Amino acid sequence: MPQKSSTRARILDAATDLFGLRGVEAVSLDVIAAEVGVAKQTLLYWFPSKDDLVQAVLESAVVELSVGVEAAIRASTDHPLDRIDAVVRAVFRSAVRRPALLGLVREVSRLPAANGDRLADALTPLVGRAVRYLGAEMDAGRLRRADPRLVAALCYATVTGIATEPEALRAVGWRPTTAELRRLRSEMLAFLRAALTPDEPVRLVQ
Amino acid sequence: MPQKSSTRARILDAATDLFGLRGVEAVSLDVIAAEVGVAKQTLLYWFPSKDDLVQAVLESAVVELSVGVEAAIRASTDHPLDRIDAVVRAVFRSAVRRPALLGLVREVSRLPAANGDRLADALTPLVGRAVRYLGAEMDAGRLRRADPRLVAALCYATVTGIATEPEALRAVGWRPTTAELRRLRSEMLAFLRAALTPDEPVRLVQ
DNA sequence: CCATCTGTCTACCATATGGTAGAGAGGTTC
DNA sequence: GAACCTCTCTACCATATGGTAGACAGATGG
Repeated sequence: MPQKSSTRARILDAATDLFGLRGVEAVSLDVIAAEVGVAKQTLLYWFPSKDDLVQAVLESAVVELSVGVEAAIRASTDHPLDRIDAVVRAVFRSAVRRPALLGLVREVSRLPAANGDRLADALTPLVGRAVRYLGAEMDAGRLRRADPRLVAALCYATVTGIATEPEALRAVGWRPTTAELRRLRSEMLAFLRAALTPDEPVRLVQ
Repeated sequence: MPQKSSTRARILDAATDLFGLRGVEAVSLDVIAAEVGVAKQTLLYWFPSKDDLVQAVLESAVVELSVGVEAAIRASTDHPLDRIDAVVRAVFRSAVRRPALLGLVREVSRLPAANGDRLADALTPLVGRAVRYLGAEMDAGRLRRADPRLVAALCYATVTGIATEPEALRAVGWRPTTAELRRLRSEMLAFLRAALTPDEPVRLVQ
C-alpha cells in the first residue's frame, strides 16, 4: 500500500506545519487539502474529523521530538549538566529543522479539552520521569538544589525561548542569521549551565 | 459620555482576555459580544472591523504592560541585576493579574501581517532601548558579558516561561497553588540572577 | 417641538467551515 | 467476469463567521 501511506503522510506533514505555525483553530481543512493538492474529502477519508487529524498530528509530533531526545540522552555522558545540554540541543535541532514542532507544543494549552487531555496523558509520565531524574541528581549534589519541577520548567522555557524567540524577535525587527542563531544557542546553553551548576555563591532573592 | 466609554472599555476588556487566552483567530466576534452581553453590531459600532479590534487590544496591552514596567524601573536601584529583577517582577505581576496579556505577546508572531507590522513598529524602539542598556551595563562590568540581544531574549523567555508555564504544566498534570507559584517565581529569579551575574567561573560550552 | 446626534438593536447577506452522501476508477479475489 | 475493496473525487448541506442596512429609542439643542 504505497499510495495509501503516501497521501496520509503528506496530509499529516502539511497539517503539522500549518497547525504549528499558524495555530490549530486558524487553519481550515480546505487550506490543508489545497496545500497537499488533494480534495478535502480525501483528507476526511484518512482522518474522519478535524479532531482526529489534530490528535494524529500531536501524537506524531511527540514521537518525532521524543526520538531525538532519547537518542541524545543515550549518547550523552551521565553527568546531568551534559545530559540536559544534550537534550536541549536535540530539541533545538528539531526546532530548527521543523519550527512547527515547538509551535505545536506551545499550542497545547489552548487546545479543545479532548485533545489536550489525551496529550496530557501522553506527556505526564515523561515529565514525571524528568522531574524524578532532576531530583535525584540534586540529591547527589550534581545540580543546584531547587524544586526539580521548576528546573524542568526552566529548561522547557529555555528551549521554547531559544526555538521560538527568533520568530518573535523577527517581529521586532531583529532577523538573526543562521550563524547568529548558533551562537545564540551556545550562549543560552551557557546561561542554563551557569544557572544549574551547584556550589556557586548565588545571591538569593527572597 | 459615561455610557460610551463603558461599553467600549468592556468590549476591549473581554476581547483582551479572550484573544490572549484562546488566540485571535479562535475567537469570533459573536463570542466576544455574548461575553460582554451586547449585540455583535454594537461591537462593530465601536470597532468597525475585527482587525480594528485586534489592533486596539494590542495597543492597550502594550500600554498596560509598559506602565507597570516603567514604574518598576523608576522604583528600582540603578544596578542592572536589581533593575532586571524589578522588570521581571513587574511583568510577572501583570501576568498573574491578567494571564491574557502575555498570551497576546506570544500570539504576535502568528498575527496577520498588518497587525503584526504595526505592533512591531511600536515594540522595536522599546527593545532597542533595552538592548542598548544591557550592552552598556556589560561594558561597565556589572553584567556577564554576552550578546545583549540574547540577554533580552533570555529575560523574555524567563518571563513568558514563568507566566505561561503554569498553564502548560497544568496540561501535564501539575496544578501549582498560588504559594507554589510565588516560590517558583523566586527561584526562577534566582536562576536568572545567577545566569547574569559576572565574574563567576562559567564552564562555557563551545 | 422639531432636528440631529449617539448608541443599541433586529434583520439580513455572502462566504467559509466542518462534515455527509454517494459515484466512479482501478485493482484483487474467487 | 462478477463481486469486492481501496482510494479519490464531485455535489451538497447546516452552521458559523465577518460585515452591511437600516430602524428605533433617548438625549441634546435651537
